[in-house]
Amino acid sequence: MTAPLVTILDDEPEIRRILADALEDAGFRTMGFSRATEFEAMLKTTTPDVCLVDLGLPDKDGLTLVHRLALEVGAAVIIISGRAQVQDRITGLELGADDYIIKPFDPTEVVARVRVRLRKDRVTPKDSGPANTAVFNGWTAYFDRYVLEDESGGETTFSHAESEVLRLFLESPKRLISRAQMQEILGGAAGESFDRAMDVRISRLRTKLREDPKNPRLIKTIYGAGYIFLGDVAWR
Amino acid sequence: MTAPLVTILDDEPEIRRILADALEDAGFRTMGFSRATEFEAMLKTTTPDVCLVDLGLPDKDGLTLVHRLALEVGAAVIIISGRAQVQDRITGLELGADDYIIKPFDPTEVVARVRVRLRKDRVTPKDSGPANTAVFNGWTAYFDRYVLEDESGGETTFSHAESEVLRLFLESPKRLISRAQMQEILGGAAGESFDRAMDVRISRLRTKLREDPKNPRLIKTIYGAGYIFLGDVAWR
DNA sequence: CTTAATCCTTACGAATTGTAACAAGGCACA
DNA sequence: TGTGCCTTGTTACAATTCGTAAGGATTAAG
Repeated sequence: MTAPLVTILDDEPEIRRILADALEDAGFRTMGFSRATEFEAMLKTTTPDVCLVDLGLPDKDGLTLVHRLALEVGAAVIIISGRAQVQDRITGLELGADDYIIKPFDPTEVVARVRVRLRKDRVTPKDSGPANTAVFNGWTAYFDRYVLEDESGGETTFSHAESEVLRLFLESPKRLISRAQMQEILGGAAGESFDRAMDVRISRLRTKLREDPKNPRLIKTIYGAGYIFLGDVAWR
Repeated sequence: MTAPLVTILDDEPEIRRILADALEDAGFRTMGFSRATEFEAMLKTTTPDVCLVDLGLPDKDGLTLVHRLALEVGAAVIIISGRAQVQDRITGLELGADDYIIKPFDPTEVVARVRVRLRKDRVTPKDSGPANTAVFNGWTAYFDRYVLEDESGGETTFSHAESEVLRLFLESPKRLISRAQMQEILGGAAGESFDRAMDVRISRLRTKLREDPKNPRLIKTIYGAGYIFLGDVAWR
């Protein structure tokens, strides 16, 4: 994999040099530009990973450029500016910048902030294996241990059959799941009085989640349609 | 969908207050903590979206906590610290923080930077679909939960059939809805004594809305034409 | 005022779903 | 191998949802 590309857009050559040196020492590829037009020409053929943008450009309004970058190009944008007013920073950030660094800056810090932007983009894909723990509404489900923990730390175990249903729910919360979908995913052809097993699984799961039968809050039945799992789920 | 949750971990109550005020004005939910241990207890049951962390804590090393947060919990971390040395900032960022703000800070800028973190993270999830909650004349209808709440917070559930009718009304209030339209949208060919089902649905809905049969205020019958739903609706 | 059309409401029943109880199978352990 | 515990499906019956039918109430027309 090639090194990430960082572009530097600033009209002062001295600043470009300082930044380029620091970034290249850190292992990045860099490209420098003194004018917005040159920079935009490059965008047609290349996609940078992080863009450092100075706002005080001679030929174009920097903020419009930032807006375009954030919206159309997928790149992370870091503004480096001499304008230190709070209001400048806020509008910069609101227009799509991911960070705002004030001149004079320390090159090492810029490098660190560039790294952060690259890191965040890479975190999203689930690199660290499949998530096995889900947290929702005070409960924690550890699928690798078949353990369900309530908010005060009390533990119960759940069976494999129960885990299948629970996982299905936790993987698509707040969406209707039809009976057919369940049968399909959880195995077993739909039909006969065979699908009553589904009901029983859900019933048992509800008891473990201490649902009020009259007023279930997490697993809701939609008569004639299926089930909905409400609850704010976060996988870990 | 609920507002994003921002946690504030700082031992100075004054700072917690300032941040909480600014963030809540901006529409976020907040939770404040003065000690790392309390904070970690919360993590077992809840998953915040953004965590503001002060490094100078009495009971625990802040940096280790930041590391844990970034790695294990998926939350974005913003360090707010009085230590302004470049080296401090760099290690903070390298350990997993997404931003580093130096005290004294401007609350508005903090809010802006929190927003940036949410923007970047929230691109992926496919959570909040179409608007699912409607407020009207003291009532709140949560369509994702099939719950109807009165002005004093009392809850009733409504069935799927009822939700179809209610949604139809709420989507075009103060306009005449003919029976034919209803049949069409709610399924079922018009004809026979089949359309009496419609009446019953509406009747049951009226009871749930505590309409006075002699003097209905929300669902009005236009003899020979259809129904009109009066009421000021706001969707969320 | 009378009459017919339209609408509301209650009661009942079919379809769907919930859950307790029982039974079959699996696994650990003596 | 036998015993006991746990898991899981099945069955039976209770509860819920929702359409239909029936009778009463309301409305519009003459």
